[in-house]
Amino acid sequence: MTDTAAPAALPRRIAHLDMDAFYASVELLRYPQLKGLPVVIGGGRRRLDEALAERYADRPTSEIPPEAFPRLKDYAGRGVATTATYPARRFGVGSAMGLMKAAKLCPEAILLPVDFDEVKRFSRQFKAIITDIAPVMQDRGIDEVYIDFTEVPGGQREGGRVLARLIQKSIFQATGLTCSIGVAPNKLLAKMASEFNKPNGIAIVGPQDLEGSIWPLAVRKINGIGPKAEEKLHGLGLKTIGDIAAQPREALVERFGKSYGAWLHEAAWGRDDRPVETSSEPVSMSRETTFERDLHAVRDRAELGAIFTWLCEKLAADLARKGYVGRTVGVKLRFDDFKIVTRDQTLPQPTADAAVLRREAGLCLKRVDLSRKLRLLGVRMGTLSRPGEEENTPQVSAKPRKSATENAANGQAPGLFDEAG
DNA sequence: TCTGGGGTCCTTTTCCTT
DNA sequence: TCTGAAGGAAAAGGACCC
Repeated sequence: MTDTAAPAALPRRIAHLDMDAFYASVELLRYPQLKGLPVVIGGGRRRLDEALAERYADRPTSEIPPEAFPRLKDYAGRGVATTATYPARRFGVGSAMGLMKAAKLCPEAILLPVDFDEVKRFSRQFKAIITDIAPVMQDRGIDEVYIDFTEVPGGQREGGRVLARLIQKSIFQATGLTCSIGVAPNKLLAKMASEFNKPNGIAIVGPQDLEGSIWPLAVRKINGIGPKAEEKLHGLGLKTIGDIAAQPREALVERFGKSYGAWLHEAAWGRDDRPVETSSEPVSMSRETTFERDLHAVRDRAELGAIFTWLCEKLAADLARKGYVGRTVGVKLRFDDFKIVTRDQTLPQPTADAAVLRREAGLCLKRVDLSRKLRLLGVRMGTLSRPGEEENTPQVSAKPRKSATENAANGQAPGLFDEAG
């Protein structure tokens, strides 16, 4: 994709907006009395402890005394922290940290469950405010968007700062939430820029800032360099983005492959011409769950069967609610050693039916060696289309490559995982 | 101290057909 | 009938992101 032929030679102004500590901030709107205290968000989706809600049903949530809230030290389970407030971060608690570990670091921290519906409500609200002002917006998850400022009235003033300020102010007035915005010639740089002045900050980055502001940053700051690539880069002595930029493209291609190597080179030089995509169709939908304890396919058969059916029903309901059918059914398993295995199978006809899903996913499952205990089970549907509108992949003779029964060479009893009966 | 859930995209492997 | 190459699609795995 290249630039749409813009009539004028307006410089491209792309913004990246990131809500500040989104999940925690949403919770603090409801429980302002917790401001300044260490709070960790995570550990399941249920609403706040029923006991607590019941005990204080007679007063507004903002008047529940902080002492009454559940503490991290009392939590037993396998969750991770979605996010932590700054007071909690001072104890070393961070997002994606196991709650058991977090409890060791800060046992007295308040633990709040994620109220996902509430967070989604705020997500829709702030995005609606943005598109009212600047219609070319790309969803980047629950708390992030890209916005194309280029053609928006005022979008060029002060390099985009004026418009960024307007958006920040509008969101804050409507929701009480703050965000950080980076404006740059492309998405790659805008994303990095939005981190420069967190929280509630604005940063404008231009081509002239590459050497001074971007190259000194750690390689990991590039969106697309994760832990694996970072490790490999470090192994080559490349610590900063500037270190990568100093490498000849061919050297990177040789080490990282044609595609990723070339991309690394472009990214380090701040080059990125991806457009801001205002719409997208989902590719797959899935449901998965981690068990409270590891389960064995034979010894915990009934329990697993019930969970499996539940996942299929949830997924079928998700598909129906969003108006999709799919042709590729898949399962995902995580064993107690954390190894992940997936199996999938493409059907001749798309479906969103829970029973069909359950049956086909069951066949996928039979192709897996289930001697180890399981930690997680998931069900997925891919190759999505709208019912009635066939997806446009060529309809080759949709013959299964190998029937599941042929493949069920693990000596599994048929009906393994089936619910009792 | 063990490590969630929901996605996307890419690469490699496997299978099938010609 | 067997063998091998080539190419495409599906399956599997993995990295990455929020």
